[in-house]
Amino acid sequence: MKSCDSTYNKCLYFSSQALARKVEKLAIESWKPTGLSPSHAYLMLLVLREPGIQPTLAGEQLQLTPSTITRLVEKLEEKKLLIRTNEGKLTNIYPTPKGKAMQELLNSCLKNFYESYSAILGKENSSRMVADMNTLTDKL
Amino acid sequence: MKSCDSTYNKCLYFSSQALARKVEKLAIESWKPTGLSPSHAYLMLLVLREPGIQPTLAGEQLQLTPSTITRLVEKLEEKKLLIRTNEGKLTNIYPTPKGKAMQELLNSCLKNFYESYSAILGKENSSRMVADMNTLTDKL
DNA sequence: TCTGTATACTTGCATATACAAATATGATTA
DNA sequence: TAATCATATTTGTATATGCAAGTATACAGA
Repeated sequence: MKSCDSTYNKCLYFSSQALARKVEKLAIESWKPTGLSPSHAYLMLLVLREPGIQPTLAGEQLQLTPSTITRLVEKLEEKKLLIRTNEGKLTNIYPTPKGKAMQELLNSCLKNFYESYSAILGKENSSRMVADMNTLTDKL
Repeated sequence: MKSCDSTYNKCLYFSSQALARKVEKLAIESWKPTGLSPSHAYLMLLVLREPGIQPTLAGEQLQLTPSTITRLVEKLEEKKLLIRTNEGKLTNIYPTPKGKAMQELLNSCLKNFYESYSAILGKENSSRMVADMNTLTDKL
């Protein structure tokens, strides 16, 4: 069903939830080759770009709470893609060799994801929408 | 942190997830007077407007899967706000008297929610964004 | 130095949601 | 009519996520 058939789509709640779910589905497809969910994949990309990054900082980058980061890292540690080190109250997250070896695959999935939605929406359209959504998010 | 500080906010995945989470928070606040989560509240509103609606149809309206509707209805039945009747393979969902008595409160929360975000974003701005997001969702 | 406060992270718990499988019913066709 | 297929719903299970509380560490002031 097109959302324009719904009575509730006039509402920001529905529009944003529905869009997020659709986008998530597309993202899940795009990252399937890595065996990781989108969140896990983005965290991997972040840690590869900033090895040693701390959970709180990673949470800010990814706009997730520290506790969610902990859970994501736990799973990626189980998969031997990341390791945590502790110094005092600080934790650093590093990629393992296995994690590093994944970098290219992750990048190509990111590229595919970007291309699959910008093919549907148009590159201009989609980047404008992304910018607008960020503005909205910041204001709220 | 403003999302414009993040490297990943260029990506539709983050933008849409982050926006949805922010909007959800606002919605949770708005519906607090009812003691219901936003999804439950919207389902109540739908059933009040279309008494006897079937789960699948409700799912289409609310853009949720049938199984999610089942779970939502279960909780609303526990609270004695809805009841289900079964005829053959079909299920109909009706508001109870207690549910009907809630209608005004629900509507006023809906109004408050709408006003709280359109106060922040501007009425034009927000309705344009909602329309754009719906278009995006339909295309994906 | 000790004490109180602030920070960083983790854990326990709760929630919303989906998918896939199970169940029950209905419809169609051989 | 019996068998097959389709539809509507529910249930089992898994996931992502957050909040609040707990824990461990650091820091600052008396």
